Amino acid sequence: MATDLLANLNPQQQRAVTTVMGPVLVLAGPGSGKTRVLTHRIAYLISEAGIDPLQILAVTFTNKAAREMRERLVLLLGETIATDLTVGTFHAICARWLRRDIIHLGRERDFVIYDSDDQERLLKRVLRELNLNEKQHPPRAILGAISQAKNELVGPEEFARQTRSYFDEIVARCYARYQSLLRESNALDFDDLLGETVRLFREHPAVLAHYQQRYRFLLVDEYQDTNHVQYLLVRALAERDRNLFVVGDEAQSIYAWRGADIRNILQFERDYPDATVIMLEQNYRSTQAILDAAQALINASPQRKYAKRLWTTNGKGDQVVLYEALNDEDEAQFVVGEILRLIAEGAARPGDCAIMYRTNAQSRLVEEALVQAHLPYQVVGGVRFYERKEVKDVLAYLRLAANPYDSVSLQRVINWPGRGIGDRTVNELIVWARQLGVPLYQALSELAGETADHPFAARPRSALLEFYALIAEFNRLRAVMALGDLIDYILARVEAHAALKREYDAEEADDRWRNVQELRNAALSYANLPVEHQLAAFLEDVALVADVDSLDRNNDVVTCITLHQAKGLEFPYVFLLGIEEGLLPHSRSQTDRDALEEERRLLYVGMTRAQRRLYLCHAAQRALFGRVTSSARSRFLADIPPTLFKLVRRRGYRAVPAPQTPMFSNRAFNQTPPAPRRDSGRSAPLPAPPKAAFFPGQRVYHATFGEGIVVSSRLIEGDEEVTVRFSDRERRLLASFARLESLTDG
DNA sequence: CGGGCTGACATTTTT
DNA sequence: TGTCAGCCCG
Repeated sequence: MATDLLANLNPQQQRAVTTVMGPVLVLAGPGSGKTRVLTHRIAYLISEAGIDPLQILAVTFTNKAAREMRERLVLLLGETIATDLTVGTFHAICARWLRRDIIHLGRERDFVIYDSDDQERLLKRVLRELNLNEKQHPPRAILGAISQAKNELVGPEEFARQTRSYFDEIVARCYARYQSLLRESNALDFDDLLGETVRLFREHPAVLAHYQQRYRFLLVDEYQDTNHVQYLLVRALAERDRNLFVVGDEAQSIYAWRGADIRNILQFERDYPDATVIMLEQNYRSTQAILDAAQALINASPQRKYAKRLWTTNGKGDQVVLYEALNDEDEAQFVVGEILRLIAEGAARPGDCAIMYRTNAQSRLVEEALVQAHLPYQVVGGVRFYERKEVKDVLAYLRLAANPYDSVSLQRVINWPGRGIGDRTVNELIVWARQLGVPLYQALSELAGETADHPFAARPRSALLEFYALIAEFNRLRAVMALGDLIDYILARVEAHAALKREYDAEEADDRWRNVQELRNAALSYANLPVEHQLAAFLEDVALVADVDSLDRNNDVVTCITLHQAKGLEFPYVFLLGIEEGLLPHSRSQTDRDALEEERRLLYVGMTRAQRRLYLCHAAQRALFGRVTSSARSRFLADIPPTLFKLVRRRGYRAVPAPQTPMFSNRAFNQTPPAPRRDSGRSAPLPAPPKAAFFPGQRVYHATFGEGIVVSSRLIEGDEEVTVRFSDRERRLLASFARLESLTDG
């Protein structure tokens, strides 16, 4: 057996597989057989080291990775043993544990899980409640800040204590209300799944001890993409036995913008001084020509701790092609023409080719060219199945059946299909529920009682009561009806099909109804569970392990995909598009050194997807938001020696010079705010002002921004938001926070 | 209350 | 260029 498991593994891989005890850090270059190492190690632990599969926990970053790992393990170990292993994403594993133990945190185990769309809806409600404008306070930015706080395990109270800006102050208020609404809704967002688990472990050592005892061998894939909470989680679990095996590659870290903390991998040796560190440098995927170019790119990065020297026995191979296109259309034409040629020569099939780009918007021209050429293709990404509006609407009814306190779902379908409950009535309901201090569903229940003390006119009231009866009915039926029957019943009861036909033209209504039917079909696989568990199991899978739209590699079609999504994949022929300033690096990343380096790694990830031949393309002109703009080739191309390229260009190509002032400079993001200028001595800061202390035209002083003139002022949530024109620009400030001083007499 | 129109606005994405 | 939110009118 041992020979089987270790056969065809190189010495480093063997060492990674057979180092059973203690912390192990594997730095795995692209194409170095990382997944192989993970699966063979698990097999080795069980069949050679005699470890009980129940004691092994393997964490992956995506469901797809988890599924693939499990499939390979079934092949290696057989179905029976593989079933005993715990393989999953951080989120799925935490959700499972919380279902069991969240009661210790004083919460219910039948919580729902809010996805980002749910989060956004909830936050918009918060903004409205706090009388904040969505335009001025973008929900996604606020959610980003909340998510960041949660990743650092900073709760609403602590956050409020640490605010340093107007924006922070706004976030603090939103965060507090957002969190209490989550709780009221018996809901957890994705970040809470991780954060609450860490909290559970911290506050209940006995619970932690239980999981430490249960899982004595931990494996974590894509360790460079873990965030701080995930780091804490892993550290807590591994604390007792220290059998922690992590695999990652700093050079492929491309999710820092989402909270991934590259320090987790860089500091592994500090956290575990006795760690075995193994580098996997032999590449089994690409030609040496491709590796040389990729290496040159990544070696030019100033931020490298574990510099790897990738090598391969695959041979030199074709030179990397650098195509300089006249414009984006020419670029798409070239790529498609090249694919056609490769196919005609018998060198490739459509499925061997992948077209990769930085932004989804770039896929359009490529798709048009592929259609014209009659080449079959698939675009990875776009709106996923369970995120489609019609699917989420039906799901909202199911979630309400499981948990009527889910206020996001309630608000979502309170007027879908239309039943005469307009925005006005919904807002009244929200305000009233808040006055009562109860969830929306309970407010409806109060309304159904004898209370005369409510703000609703007769017609909206009866519409609300009807809706309440509907949800109460679904809630009763949940426990006695099989899932499929329940869905059918709900669809019929709310006349969903008719609603879709009313709202969309025939073709689109058909499409959407088909999606609803597909959801209905998905319920079939839960039919073998006990009736009372079917709904909960279904909702859990939908929230966490839904992956219906995933890439299908069995189709022989060209794959169009973003660079981010391409991680972990490989194709014989890879075309990278738009290697230009503004696109790669993206314009949003050009002001920040770390973001810029992440863009470099993104390109590195793309390049290392190629097995046989790599094409890098950039265009001199590109349509951007409907406007033709010229673009300069990416600065990253200058880091690859020109001798490694085979240059191809269309006649008439003229290079666009790089921008005169580099868009990135060390100084650009290091500006200090203007020093306060004062002409007279100033009095002690004023305490938080009473209502409307500021008025337009008033001269004020701020400690950081100096003197300014009040443009406008309005009251929000017991505070005053003052817009002040300072010397550089207008700023919105909160009176209680900003400590504005009045310089106007009187 | 609901349907249709106009104007601002633009990464990357998993769970 | 395309989407989404807000506004106006029936």
